Amino acid sequence: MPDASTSRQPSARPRTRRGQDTRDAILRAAEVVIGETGFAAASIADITRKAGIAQGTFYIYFQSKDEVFRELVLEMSRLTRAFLTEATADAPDRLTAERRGLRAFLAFVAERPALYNIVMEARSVAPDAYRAHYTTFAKGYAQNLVAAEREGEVRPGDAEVRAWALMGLAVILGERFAIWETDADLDHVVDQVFDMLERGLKP
Amino acid sequence: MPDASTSRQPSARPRTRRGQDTRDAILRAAEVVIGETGFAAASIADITRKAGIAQGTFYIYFQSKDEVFRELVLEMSRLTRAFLTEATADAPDRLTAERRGLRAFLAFVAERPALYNIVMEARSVAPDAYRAHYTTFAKGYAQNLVAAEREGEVRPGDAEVRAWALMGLAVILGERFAIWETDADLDHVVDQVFDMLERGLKP
DNA sequence: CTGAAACATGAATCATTTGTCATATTGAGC
DNA sequence: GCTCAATATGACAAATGATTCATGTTTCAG
Repeated sequence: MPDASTSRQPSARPRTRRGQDTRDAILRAAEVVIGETGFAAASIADITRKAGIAQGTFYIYFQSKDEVFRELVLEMSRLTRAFLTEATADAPDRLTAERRGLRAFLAFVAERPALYNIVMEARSVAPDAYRAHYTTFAKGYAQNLVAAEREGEVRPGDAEVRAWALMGLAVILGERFAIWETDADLDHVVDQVFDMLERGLKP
Repeated sequence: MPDASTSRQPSARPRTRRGQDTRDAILRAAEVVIGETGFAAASIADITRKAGIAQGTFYIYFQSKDEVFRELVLEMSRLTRAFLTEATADAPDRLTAERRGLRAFLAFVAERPALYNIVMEARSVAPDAYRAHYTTFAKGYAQNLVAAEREGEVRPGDAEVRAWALMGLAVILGERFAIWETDADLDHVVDQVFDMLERGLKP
C-alpha cells in the first residue's frame, strides 16, 4: 500500500480551497486549449499559461497530459447525461422524450463545442474512455426504448441496434448543424429527423 | 513558377516503376501503422521499417507525416465511394439501394478497420480532409434522395438532413458492430435499422 | 553502353516538450 | 505568531522523433 503521508500521490485530490481552485483552473484551461487546438498540438505550457500558473504546478494535480484529457472526457460524459436527463425528464412519452433529447443535445454541442471536440478526439487519444462514454450512454438509451416498447409507445424492435443508430445520428447531426454551421435551424433539423424516425421513409 | 527540372518537388509523382512501388509500399505501411497505433504514436521510423526502406526515402515521396495521412484519407474516401456505388448499382429502388449500401459499408469497415480508423482520426489531424470526405459523401447521398423523392420512392422531406442522419447512423453502427464487436450479425443490424427507417418507430 | 535523372541510404541535426526538482511561498490550525 | 503540510515556481535535464543531407546505387532513354 502506498504511503500517502510521506510520498504524496501526484493527482491526489486537493486538500484546500486554493488547491481546488487551481485544479479547476487547469481543467478549464485544458478544455479550451485542447478543445480548440487538439490534443497533440496543445502543450502543457499552453495550458498552464492560460490557467495563469507555472508549469510545474500542473504536475501537482495531474500525472500527465493524458490524465487531464481523461478527466475532461469524464466530465463531458457526466455533463451530457445530466443535461439530457434533465431535458427529457417530464416528457409525456418516449418519442417526445427522444425529440427533446436530440434538440437538447444539439443545443449543448453548439454551446460547448470544445467539450464535444474532446469527446470525439478521445476515440484515438483515450479509446477506453471514449468507448465507455458511448457504451454507458447506449445502455440507458436502450433501457428507455425497451420500457417504451413495453408501454406500446414504439413498435417492437432490437433496442440496442436502435439506440446506437439514434446516437450515431445525433452525433453527426451535431457536428454538421451545430459545429460546422453555427446558425442552422436546429428545430427544423429535429423536425425532419423525427418525421423520418416516427413515420418512416416509405411513401 | 517552381523549376521542377533543377529543384525536384518532394512528393512529385514517381517517374519509374520502382518509384511507384516504393510509394505504394509506404502508403500500405502507413495504413497499417497509423491505422493501428494512431497518428501521433506512429513514427516515420515505424512506417519505413514496415515498408522495408530507409527513413530518408520517405521524404522522396511525401513532404511530411501529415501528407501521407491526407493521402490515406483521400484514398479511403475514394475507395468507400467506389465500393458503395458498386454495391448499390443495380438496386431496384432507393430504399433497397440504401439497405445494400449500409450492408456493404459495414462489411467494408469490418474488412479494413485501419482505413476506417484513419478517417475517424482525420477529424482532429486533418479537419479539412475529414470534412471534405463527409461533405462529398453527403452531397451524393442527398441527390439520390431527391431523385427518389421525385420518383415517389420515399416520402418528401429535407434530403440534406436525412442524408447526414443516415450517414451518422452508418458510421456509429460500423464502429459498434463491425469494429468493437467483430462477429456481430450484420444482416440483423441492417434489418433492424431498416425496419425503423422504412416504417418508423410509431406503433 | 553510358551518363544523367531518379531513387535510396542512414547518420546527424534540430526543434519541441514532457516531466523533474530544488527552492520558495501560503495559510490553516494551534 | 509559529509551524508544517500544502501549494507554487520556473529553470532544466532528458527524451523524442521529424526532417535534412551528403553520399551511394539503380534505372533507362538515347
